[in-house]
This record gives sequence, C-alpha cells and structure tokens, in this order.
Amino acid sequence: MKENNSRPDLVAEVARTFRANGFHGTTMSVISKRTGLGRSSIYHHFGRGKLEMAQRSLDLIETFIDVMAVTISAPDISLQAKWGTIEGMLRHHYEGGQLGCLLAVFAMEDVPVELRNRTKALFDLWINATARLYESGGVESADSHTLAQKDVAALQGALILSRAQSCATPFERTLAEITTRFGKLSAGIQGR
Amino acid sequence: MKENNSRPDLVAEVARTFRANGFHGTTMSVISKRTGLGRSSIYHHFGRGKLEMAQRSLDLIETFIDVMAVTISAPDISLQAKWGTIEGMLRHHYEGGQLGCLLAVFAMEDVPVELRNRTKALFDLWINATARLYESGGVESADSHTLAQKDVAALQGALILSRAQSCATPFERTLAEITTRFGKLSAGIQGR
DNA sequence: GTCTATAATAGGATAGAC
DNA sequence: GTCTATCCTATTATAGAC
Repeated sequence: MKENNSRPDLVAEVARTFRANGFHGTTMSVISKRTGLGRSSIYHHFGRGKLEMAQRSLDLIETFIDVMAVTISAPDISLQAKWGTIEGMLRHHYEGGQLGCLLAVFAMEDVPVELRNRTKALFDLWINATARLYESGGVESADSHTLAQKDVAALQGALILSRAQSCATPFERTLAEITTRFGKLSAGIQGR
Repeated sequence: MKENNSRPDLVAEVARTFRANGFHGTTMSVISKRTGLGRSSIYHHFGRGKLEMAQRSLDLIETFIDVMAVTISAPDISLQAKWGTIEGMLRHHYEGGQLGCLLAVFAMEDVPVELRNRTKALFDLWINATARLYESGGVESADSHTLAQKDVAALQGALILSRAQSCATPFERTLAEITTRFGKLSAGIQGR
C-alpha cells in the first residue's frame, strides 16, 4: 500500500499494523513507512492521533462481526452453508493464520480504557453471534453460549500458536474442528 | 514489591510487567515505578537493558516448563495426579486467568528476533512435554502431539478471553475440560 | 491532502558520585 | 547497589507553507 491512500485502504493498513506490531509497537513512524504518508499527514486522516487510529481499526472489526451476524440470521440458508461462509471470512481475515486478531492484541496490552471497554464489547458481540448460530442448529440457549465462547477462544489460541510457530496448522485444524461440529449438528437436525 | 529487590523477586516483577503491559508497553519508567528502583538502577541488574529483562523473564518460563516436564516424567505417579499438579501450577502461574502468558505476548508483538525464536522454542517445549503426558496415558505419539497442541492453544485462547472480559470462567472451564479428558484416559487405562 | 519545520515529551542507555 | 546528571534518539503532536 504505497499508492491509493483513500481512507478505507488507509484504515485497513493501520489495522493490519496494530495486528502485526501491537498497540504500543505501532508508532507514527511505522504507520508512515507502511502507508507511504509523511508522519504529519497521518493527522489529517486521524485528527486525534493514535487513539483515533485504534478506534477506526475497531470499527473495521465491528463491521466484520456485523456481517457475520447478518449471515447467521439469514433465513432459508442451511447451518453448514452459514458456517462455510463464516469460515471463509475468518480464513481471509486472518490470512490463513499468519495475522493476529486486533481484539486479542488490545486485550493483552495495556491500552487506554476506551479501547479496553470496546474490545470487551466486541468479543461479546462475536460470541453472541456465534451462539445464535448454534441455536439455529437446535442447541439450547445455555449451551450455545458456552460452545460459542469455546470456539472463539479456540480460534484465538490457534492464532497465537500459528503465529508463534509460523505455521498455519493450528489455525486450520481449529477451523476444521468447528466445521466437523456443525456438520454433526446438521446431521442431527435432519435425523429428527 | 517495593522492598526486597533481591534478584529473583526483581525478575519475577519484570516478567509480570511484560505480561501485563506487553513488550513495547513495558518501559524503563514502568519498571521503575513497579519495582521502586530508579531508572538507572535497573541497569545494574540487567546490564544489556530491556532485551536482557525479556531474556531473564523467558528464563522463568523455561524453568516453569522444565518443572512441568519433570512432573510428567516422574515414575510411580498416576496420570490424574500428574495433571492435578500441573493444573495447580497453571492456575497459580496465570493467577486464575487474570494475568496473560509471556509467550503469547511475545508471539503477538513485533519483538527482537532472539525473543521471537526463543518464544517459538518454548512453545515447542511446552507442547512436547504435554504430548508425553498424553503418551503416558496410552495415546499414540502422532495423536498426542495434536492433543497437546490443542490444549496449549485452548489455554491461550481462554487466557485472552478471561483477560478481555475480566472473568475467570473461560480459563477455569478450559482447565476443567482438560481434567475431564485425563480422567477418561485414566479410566481407559484401568479398564484395559 | 501532503509536505517541511518545529517543539515538547518520553524512552533507552551511560558516567560517575555516593 | 542506588542515586543524580546527562545524552541521544524516538515519539507524539502542532503550525504553517505549498
């Protein structure tokens, strides 16, 4: 990303930088190098500096989760098809397990309280959306939340291992396991 | 930790700071505040500065993993008893899920290559030790590594969620699930 | 919308007194 | 073993030219 610094691309590159370098590891110099913008020019796009850069990055994650939620609540689509769509979205977003999760980065570091609160809220949004996917597979409300929490946690852990070991296996295996679970759930629905 | 700056306590506090603030979020000022030492005094204990602080922190993790490995290879101790010991060690080390993992922190951030390489090696050490625990429960070598990798990943993901949500549930649930798995394995051994 | 210049602060590290 | 003083660089942010 050296040319075409239109806003959406800019925010996407900033988000990728946070995910690769962490919050405190993302300096204006790093952003400047990765976007091709001068250090000062960054303030034209993010008036309040680093905090706004982080907030706009979280906007991207919120949109991502919203799209997942819309996919999940779509009528006339099978459970397996819904998960297939989401699996593709996740694989694309995490680039096959090589790029970390912004929420995990902000959760692990000592970030300003506004970011911490929003990170927590977005994790809840994601887990609740996933819980509804399990419910559409006939899982009871109490169990669905536990399963969703486990899936999100499994994904986060796999991302850490995949990144630490520079190997997509943990990430791909976790996706495959969730796929298997939804496959069995679908079979259960048809078998009733 | 304001008094008693004997070396072991110092390193432990430094490691806790890395785990709470991340690598780039851990500045000499932060260390100075948390240990009560002046900024310069830190260099008496860690001659090469921040990098050595990180290395000594990883030493602590290496020792922790070594103790797990010794526990696992002890003769005349049941599978369940071994896991019980390790579970207690993990609960203590992660303070009930409220404190992150140093390896995860270094894996997610953009840290110097020496730290990245050692982080990877320590993850391998941990996973291999856990794999041997599964093998002592009769699991085949190929499967044991996969199970171990899943356990470590599950723990890492749970730690992220527990910290993000300030709630020990994901961490405790993950420990409980592993306990259940080893319980079934033990029953399988006795039932043969 | 981007740049140069600038300034104030924070971060990492060293020298030398005590 | 800790401190004060100091240094250089990096970081964040602003002002104003183009």
